Amino acid sequence: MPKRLTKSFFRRSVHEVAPDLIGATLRFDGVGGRMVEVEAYHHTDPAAHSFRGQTERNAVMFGPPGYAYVYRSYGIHWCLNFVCEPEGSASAVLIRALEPTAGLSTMRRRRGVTDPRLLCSGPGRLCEALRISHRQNGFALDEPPFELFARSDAVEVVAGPRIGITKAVNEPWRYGLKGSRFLSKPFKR
DNA sequence: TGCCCGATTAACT
DNA sequence: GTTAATCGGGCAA
Repeated sequence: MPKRLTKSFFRRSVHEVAPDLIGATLRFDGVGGRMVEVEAYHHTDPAAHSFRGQTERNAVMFGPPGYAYVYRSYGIHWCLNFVCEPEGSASAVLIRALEPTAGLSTMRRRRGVTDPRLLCSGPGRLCEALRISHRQNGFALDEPPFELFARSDAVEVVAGPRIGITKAVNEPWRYGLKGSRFLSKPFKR
């Protein structure tokens, strides 16, 4: 049985935590899969929500590591982040894609599609598949209904520029599982 | 108060 | 390839 991720896992910089999440498992209420794509947002990064300081929306980012920060994207979708160290600095990792492994039929019903590649390949898609919304903002990642498990096998992690941002566009802070068919977009080789 | 725009997605052409 | 959907945050006035 893989090791559970506890809050200590997140007491590191996003630039260490983000690549370590590739291949790890995320489940919410038993539904989820293997994380194959994430992005790091450091508090010194102009693209981070926390860059301009604390607001009502991003308050969780300014709290302790090991909690979920969920925000509304484009007024339509939800996006899930894991808050990291150092506490109070407001850095987090955006979870962008899963390889679905648990609760596939539930995901298909919620998403309205059957292709497994379309269930969790994108930050908004995976939140719909796992039914994560603003209600989960501030939830602890090491307590139910969240379940996180460390990867149990060696993986090859690739890095590249982040997606959908207009600031710090060239920083290679998007991480993915090499060769995965479940990425939201391929990595340039 | 008003305006612009975004860590997206699906449905177009 | 382009664009509508949809709404709160952030900032100018």
